[in-house]
Amino acid sequence: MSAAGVRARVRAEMTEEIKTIARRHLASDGANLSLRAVARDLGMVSSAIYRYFPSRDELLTALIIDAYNAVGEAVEQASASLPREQLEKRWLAICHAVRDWALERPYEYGLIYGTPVPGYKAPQDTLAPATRSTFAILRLLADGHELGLLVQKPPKLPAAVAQDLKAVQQVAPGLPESIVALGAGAWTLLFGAVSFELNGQFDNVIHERRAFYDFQMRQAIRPLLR
Amino acid sequence: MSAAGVRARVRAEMTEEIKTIARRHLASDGANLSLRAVARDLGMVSSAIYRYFPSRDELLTALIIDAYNAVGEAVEQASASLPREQLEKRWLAICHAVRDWALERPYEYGLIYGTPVPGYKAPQDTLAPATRSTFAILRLLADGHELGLLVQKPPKLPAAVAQDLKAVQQVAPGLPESIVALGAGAWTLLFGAVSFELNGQFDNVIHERRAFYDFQMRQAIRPLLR
DNA sequence: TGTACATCAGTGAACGCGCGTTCACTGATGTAC
DNA sequence: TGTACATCAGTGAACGCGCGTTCACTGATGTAC
Repeated sequence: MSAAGVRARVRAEMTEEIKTIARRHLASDGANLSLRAVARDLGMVSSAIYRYFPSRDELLTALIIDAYNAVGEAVEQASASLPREQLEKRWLAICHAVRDWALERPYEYGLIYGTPVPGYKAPQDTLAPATRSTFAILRLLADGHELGLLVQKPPKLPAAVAQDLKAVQQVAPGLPESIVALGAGAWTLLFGAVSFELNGQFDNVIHERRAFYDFQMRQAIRPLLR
Repeated sequence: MSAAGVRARVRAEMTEEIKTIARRHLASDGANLSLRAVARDLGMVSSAIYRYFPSRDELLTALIIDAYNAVGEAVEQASASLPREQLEKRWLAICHAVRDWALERPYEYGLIYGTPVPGYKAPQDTLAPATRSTFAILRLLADGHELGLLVQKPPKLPAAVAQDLKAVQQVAPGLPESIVALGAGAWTLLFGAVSFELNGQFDNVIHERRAFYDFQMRQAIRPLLR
């Protein structure tokens, strides 16, 4: 490897290390991520971070993108780990992939699915990674539709709702709007349940959280299946 | 009114005013509420706030309690505004009460249903107000059960889930655990959908948000009704 | 009704802290000839 | 292969800022006699 190549690799490693430490700090400070604290943990002076990220917001953006990609990949793998026609199992695998990922890194989850960071405006680069997990669910539905596994008489949609959901067909061609609408409900329930659990809404009430979640997710997909 | 009474009233008004300004600040700063900024807006010196709240955390606690009570009251009123036996309408009234309230004060909603404030530990006093809206929904289900309006064959629950939900019967005596479980799903979907909307998850996709929400909430209650 | 005293809201200065970002710099590493 | 120069990671000091909280104080308002 050329000398320049080494330099580039060291630089990439350092960038990763900064992000790793920053992720660790999210846990205690929430989104009030402090550059100086990160630098301290790295044994560097705070201004050194600026060799790698032009500002605190850019570091946050990098963490957000990584988080979306990580959860997106977990979902994609879960969905692909089972035979295409086993819709319910694939759905449950996706659900648990999200939950497991979120429980391991609750603050990274909060960064992307929690209350928006005050004053932080997500730049364009976050948009594509943000859609990965959602697209994986849409693909699941598209598979189900193609294989004739979905509900035959989905509820009629109000015109306004149908109109909005038509745009989704660009992503999943041929998928009826009413299926997309039901899917959106399941999708909302998935993330709503994970957020509730992380935010402590189940404290002192639900103890068997995995079983509870599993049950809710089974119910969530039911209206979609034949 | 006695002189002391006047002093007490003035004090109460001042306390309210501090909270009002603080609420306004939540909108721009999120949970990083700054006492000094609040004092500035009040035209006071920052230390004066300490006449009314012993610390920043206590002020936050007061705001949280108020928020829980406000949304709880909105839900209770919505539920009581319709004949007892009109379950679906009452449910939808509750759903829209929460959403309307949240849209008007997104940051107060975030304070109670969003990512927990880092470093802030909710004291005991918040627990009771936090349950109000949930109890209102449980009461709705209890009404439905009593009037025989609910689904006759609810799904069987895994034992672990049933065990946890038994505790809920102390609040709603006689309500089967399986109904509570389904209700929890509807409840999760309700807040999940509101949170998604507020957090910008529907941006650029769903435009007719009220109609979309209304549709989702109709679907959410369906598995519970006869 | 008048006076002495107690209560209490609000002031202003200070403490000690942490923050993001800039900037001139040092010194090691890589590049061109 | 050796030398002059360019690149670039990291330093250390500084700027200007905001924060929560404490404390001794002033002065107005209320209470007791």
